[in-house]
Amino acid sequence: MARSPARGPSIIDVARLAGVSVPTVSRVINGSVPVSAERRDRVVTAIQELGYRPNGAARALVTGRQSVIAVLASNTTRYGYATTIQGIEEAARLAGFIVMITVIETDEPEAVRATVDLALSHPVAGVVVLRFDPAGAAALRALPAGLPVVAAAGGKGDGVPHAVLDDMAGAMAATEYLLGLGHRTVHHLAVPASGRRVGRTTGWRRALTEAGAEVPPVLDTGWDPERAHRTALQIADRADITAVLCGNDELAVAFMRGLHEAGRRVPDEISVVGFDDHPLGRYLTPALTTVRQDFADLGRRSFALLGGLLDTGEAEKTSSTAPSLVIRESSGPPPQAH
Amino acid sequence: MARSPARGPSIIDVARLAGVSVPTVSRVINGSVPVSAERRDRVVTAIQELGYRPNGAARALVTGRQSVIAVLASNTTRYGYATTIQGIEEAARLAGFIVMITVIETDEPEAVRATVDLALSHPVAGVVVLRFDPAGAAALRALPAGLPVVAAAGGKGDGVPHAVLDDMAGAMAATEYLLGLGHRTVHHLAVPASGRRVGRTTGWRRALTEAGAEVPPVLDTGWDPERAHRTALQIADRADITAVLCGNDELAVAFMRGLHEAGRRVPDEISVVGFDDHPLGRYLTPALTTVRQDFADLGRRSFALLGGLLDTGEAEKTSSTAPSLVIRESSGPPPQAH
DNA sequence: TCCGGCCATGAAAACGTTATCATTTGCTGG
DNA sequence: CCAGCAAATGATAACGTTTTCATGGCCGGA
Repeated sequence: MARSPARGPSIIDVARLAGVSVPTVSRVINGSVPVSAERRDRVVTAIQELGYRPNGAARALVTGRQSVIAVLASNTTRYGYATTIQGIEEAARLAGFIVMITVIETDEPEAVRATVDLALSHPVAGVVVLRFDPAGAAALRALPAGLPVVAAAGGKGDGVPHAVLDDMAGAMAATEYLLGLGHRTVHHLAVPASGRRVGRTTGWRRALTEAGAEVPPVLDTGWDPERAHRTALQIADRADITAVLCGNDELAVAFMRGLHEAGRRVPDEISVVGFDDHPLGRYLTPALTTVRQDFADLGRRSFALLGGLLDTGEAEKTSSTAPSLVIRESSGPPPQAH
Repeated sequence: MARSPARGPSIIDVARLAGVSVPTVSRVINGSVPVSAERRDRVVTAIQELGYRPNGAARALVTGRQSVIAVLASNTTRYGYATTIQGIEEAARLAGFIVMITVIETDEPEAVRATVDLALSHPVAGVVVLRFDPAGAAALRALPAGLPVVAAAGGKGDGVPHAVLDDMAGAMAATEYLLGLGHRTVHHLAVPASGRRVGRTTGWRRALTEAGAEVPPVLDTGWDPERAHRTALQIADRADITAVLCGNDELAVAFMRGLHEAGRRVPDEISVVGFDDHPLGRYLTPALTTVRQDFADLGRRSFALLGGLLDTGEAEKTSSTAPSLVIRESSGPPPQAH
């Protein structure tokens, strides 16, 4: 983990070439204090001639200011994750910060700690952790106290400021919508729990309970679309399953494919609703009914929370936007609706 | 872009608390030189008690070693991009490096330069540029000389080591496959050019030429699936179009949807082939025939190139893996095949 | 018993920058 | 014409590490 010490030109070289003192070069670079036009020109010329670039380490050392923030996530390719990260990066860049990404591959405490240590071996102003899953929760626990930390999609139990996505409300809306269509109950294909509860699963359960509908066991839990596909094949012959709420759109797509292979038609025989509003969902056939979540906004809000923490030492505890149901073609009334 | 100067404990505090000299603390931390067990214990205790964490800036300053690499990309959410980045991150992390992500939102030179400058205002060991598109090419041009740089998916013209994906070969294979099925020619929905040529488009054209088939004009060029969708609606009534090679899978999905809305059946009336092997492609109906590309491997190879550059000062100029055609359901013989 | 050499340790220098403070210069106002 | 002040500049001191380099103690061999 090293770079050979082929150091580039330093501010001293620039000062010498321009025939000025070192602090003057610094002042030209930072524009903090006025410098006579003549000297400034000489300095600028020298900088360009030497291809000089200030050493960020030295600068950070003396100012004590950090301008990189670490993002901890268990995955960077899944739609929700990638979009949240893009939102964080965008907000951070606009504020003059740089984003460092570290993937937490597992929730095994020792491995998590090692990875977190690697990430924190670099000077960071603060940390944003994507708390969508157990690995995110583990990362949160492994972070040392005293570091500014916020969670994207966290909960009150984490003890850090968190920006949330009210996926419980989204799941309730989707479930209520399906019940309203005439389905006796709604089944659920879950996404792994990030703590003791998953908002989506909780919302689904609550909507069923409030409507007095039966709460069937969760069909399966996992991130892998292939499992959703297999699950669909397994439950295809169960006529009592007429509506399924999937933990995310990727799972919904694979689930629908399994149903298709088993000869079950969507939405005529069974309704499928996804979660997240994956950009491809609207182009599927049937187009996917889903719960839209604004992950990019979640990312931006997470960073805003961290920014507040850095500036004022405190941050509003939470901030939230409501997901919205997007009704497309994969959902409809149950087959034997009278 | 600041962090309030609430500095934490320094190595001096640790040394004082442990009753040893500063270098001894350093030696305990780095394990470079043996330290007596008794002192080591005292130091370790003091570190834990104070919650001491070495200042990376000071460390980087004195050693001159950098362990962060910058990744420049125009997007972090598109499948190919996100997966490549994940590959880079994985390889970097295993080698003890951290990756910093900066999004280059445009290919407008001035904006690119400003963003690159922001990224390089932090000490980096090297840079990996995702050169999938014009913005990537612009970033490559904006980078100062003398910095270790490699391109993922670059070309010889960039003047830097590059790991490639032989998408030209992939496009040729796909085109030849469609011609072999009996299609008189193959149409093409392109992805934006990253330089003067796009491998995919070039391969498509070459395969047609070599087979003596007519080379029709490119249907459209862009990243936006919605445009692909509209294009499909526009060309739906053209019976001469029986096979379309799309620049990526996202475009292929939207294109197929447009065909579906226009009443054209895939693959019976028209064949559609994508590019990249998006994980959802196999679950679509019809399942998408596509050209598989290993982006994660591309990312890992890119980092390996950079690692070589950092270690030895030189890197092999290129490295490549061949894409493979994955035949699924969205392609077949043309309708009026005799 | 004495001496050469090794081992653990500490003192001090160095890394490249910004911040603080003192100095010089030039100008204004009485 | 001089006191006084502001503006521009430079000298010097941090910042928190690691890396020499020097020192002192201890051990083994003669």
